[in-house]
Amino acid sequence: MKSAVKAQQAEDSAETGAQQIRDAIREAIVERRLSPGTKLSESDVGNLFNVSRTLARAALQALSYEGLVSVEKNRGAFVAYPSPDEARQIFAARRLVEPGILREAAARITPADISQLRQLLLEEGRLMSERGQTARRAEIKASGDFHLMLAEISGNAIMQRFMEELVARSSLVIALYGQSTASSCGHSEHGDIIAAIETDDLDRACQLMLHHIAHIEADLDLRERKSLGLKEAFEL
Amino acid sequence: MKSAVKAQQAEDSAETGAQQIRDAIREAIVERRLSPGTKLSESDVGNLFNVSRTLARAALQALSYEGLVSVEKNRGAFVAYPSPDEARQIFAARRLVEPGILREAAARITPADISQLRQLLLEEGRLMSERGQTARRAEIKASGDFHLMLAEISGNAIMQRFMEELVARSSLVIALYGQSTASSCGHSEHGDIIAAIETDDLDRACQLMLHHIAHIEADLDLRERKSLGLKEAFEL
DNA sequence: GCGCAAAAAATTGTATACAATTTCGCCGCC
DNA sequence: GGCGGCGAAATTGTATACAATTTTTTGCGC
Repeated sequence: MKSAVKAQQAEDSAETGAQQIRDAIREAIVERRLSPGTKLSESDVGNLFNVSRTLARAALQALSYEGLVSVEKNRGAFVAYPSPDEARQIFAARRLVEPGILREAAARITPADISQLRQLLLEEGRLMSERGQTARRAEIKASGDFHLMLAEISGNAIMQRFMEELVARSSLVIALYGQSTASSCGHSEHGDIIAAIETDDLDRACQLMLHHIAHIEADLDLRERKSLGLKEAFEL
Repeated sequence: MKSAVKAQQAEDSAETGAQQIRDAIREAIVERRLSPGTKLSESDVGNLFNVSRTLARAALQALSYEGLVSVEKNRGAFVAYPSPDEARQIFAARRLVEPGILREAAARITPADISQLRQLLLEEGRLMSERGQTARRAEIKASGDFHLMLAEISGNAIMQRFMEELVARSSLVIALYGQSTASSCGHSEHGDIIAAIETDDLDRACQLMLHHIAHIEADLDLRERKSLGLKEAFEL
């Protein structure tokens, strides 16, 4: 597979301790092992990974640039807790960029790429039929990976990195506001998108992608929670 | 003006030393006071701002996340030196997102926003008629600001921040590969885009924006430099 | 003068120490 | 029982120290 960041991956073999800690925390967030709002103290992180606060701090700062962690001056770092408005913006951003990424990917896609996407779909389907929290988490990851793989195929490292951020932040939003217990990514919708790409019907593929994103968003309950709580309190 | 990051700006009044240093360095890069490839040692940066290496390091790390600085393990930090391929990707990313941002901005734009955009155009025009390096730099900044203001009007903080990164990185690319001495942003093109937005002809506005971005990119000389150098050497 | 090896200097990576700020726990009062 | 004040503990912000790595300088031989 062609990859715009293949060169960077060679570089990443020289990655620092802070980057490894960042990656581990990101994974824990995306896989819902760390909940939105969780306090991440530098000491705790440092102790957990057997490093000093220096590396913990660097890792948390890096995650704050990605929007996964919120660092508040003098108060510490927390797993980000996106507001409903922020959630809307994340999905608006996805609607804005994903069709374009899809078009770029479709222009460059190879049969091997298609195979890999299909393989990912199989894996997704397999995880859906499994029970347990671990399978749920892996399923969430696999479904996000579909979008990330398209971004990778597009060959634009900048868009790929942006997409990585959007997907990670989406998973936070879904963890917070999702109403269904599934991954919220319609498994069959991924298949339909691939099929449309294969038949070179890009308008249809983009339409399906937008529908897919809307579907994910529709599953979220983004009503203002505080207002709702008060309203319900007085109606009882 | 409505701004998606107005709340964050209140927060930024509590910004740390590292963030102020990051901002100062970013400005120096964007305004071409720091050239692509310049080494930025932690000690030098710390001495320059009268802080220890800790804050310098944090600032440089932040800038590396934005793509303006390249941090190489054990070797130090350098003002980024985008390759021709990277340059192409930056402009491809702009072509992908800017029409969408423009449409979102157009949907929300107020007469006050239009006034402000026009004011920016006036300023751009004024700077164009001035001589000197300082005016050149300010002109470059003002022309990038047009794009940033549209992103701000769009009301999506995530897209706004991404656009900030793209504009900053574009200015590095233009500094490196630009052939004309002007800002490369066609001043009259900004005006045409505003006019199209005002008449609600968004298809035309988007077309103009794409043309505008293409115009900027066309002014770049992205041929591989080394090959060209050797070729010329043997032809002499 | 050039190339190589070794030493010295500079710089980066990380831990630790100290200063500043926030949070927590306890106590007294209403 | 709740609130406020105060002191202690915890945590964050930043400088400094030490270890590791890279770069530069020096000395020597050809």
